[in-house]
Amino acid sequence: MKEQLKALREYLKAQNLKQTKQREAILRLFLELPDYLTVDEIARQVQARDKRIGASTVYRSLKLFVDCGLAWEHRFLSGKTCFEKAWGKQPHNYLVCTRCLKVQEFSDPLIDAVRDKVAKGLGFIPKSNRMEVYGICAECRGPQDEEED
Amino acid sequence: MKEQLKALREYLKAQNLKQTKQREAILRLFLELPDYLTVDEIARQVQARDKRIGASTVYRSLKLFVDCGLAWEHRFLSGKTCFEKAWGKQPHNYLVCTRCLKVQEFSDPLIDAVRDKVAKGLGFIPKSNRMEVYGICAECRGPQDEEED
DNA sequence: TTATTTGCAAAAGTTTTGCACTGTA
DNA sequence: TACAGTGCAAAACTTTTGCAAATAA
Repeated sequence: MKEQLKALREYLKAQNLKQTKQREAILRLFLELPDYLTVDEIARQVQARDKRIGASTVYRSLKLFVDCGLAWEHRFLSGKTCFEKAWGKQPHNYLVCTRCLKVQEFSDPLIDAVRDKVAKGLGFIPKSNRMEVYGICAECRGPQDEEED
Repeated sequence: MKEQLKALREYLKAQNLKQTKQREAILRLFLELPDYLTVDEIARQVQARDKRIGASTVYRSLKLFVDCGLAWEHRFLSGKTCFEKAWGKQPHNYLVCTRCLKVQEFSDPLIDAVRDKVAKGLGFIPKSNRMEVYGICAECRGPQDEEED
């Protein structure tokens, strides 16, 4: 069994919540889908497999996945909430292409160093951090002008 | 005259848009208000000064200010869109307290270095970037446990 | 059995838009 | 005068919620 499914079951048990086939079906599909889909896109996919699962259950389940650390919630350019699989990942750093809206992740150890330095200086206790860089991705930019700025 | 007002007028002229007293009144008030207010908070303040200005004009004007570089739009924890004065500022780095929801800005030259390094490595042309650090601010944390983590 | 979950539809909340009127250039 | 902007209310959207029925423990 997938460890994410196991994690969900453990979380449900610990919180005295119930293990249901909807929650598990939504999780299983969520793990297969690309990241950064919006709730309605995810709901559409869920309902393509099982018409009887309501959209509100998808909303409720995704929020549950966030609570148990299986998903992260984002709001990039579109204004709609979208989700990312979170299992076993720490960095939340994104390059967002303002032309095609594609999101690309990156990580760099310096980021955490900056966070800790700044937080310490201001007496702030950091719990999580994210960085977003907006610009034009390599694909949209095209191969011909790779050296321009 | 404030240079921001001048910038607005230039932008309007360049775009063949019209200079109206509503736009200028909203801008003038926006510049006096604290950052990170939501549209409805800004609209309430505007209407406290002039009941005849409609909320949709406030929405439309704030969007206009974003277009001409006088404001930035954010969506932090609340799900509501809020605005920050942008004139003459470059860094967009925030410490967001998850307890009191206060936002504190910071800047650090290393951030831009990270951005440039990562972007270069991926053929991405960065236009802007932002970093958000979530955690507990010094005030919420209280003076007694300043050394704990 | 009993409390949680679900699905539906209605409600809530934010933001956008249609339209007649107003005001700027 | 011509056309962009405004104010209002309605519409559009996303997300949440109330409730009766279904289901897990």
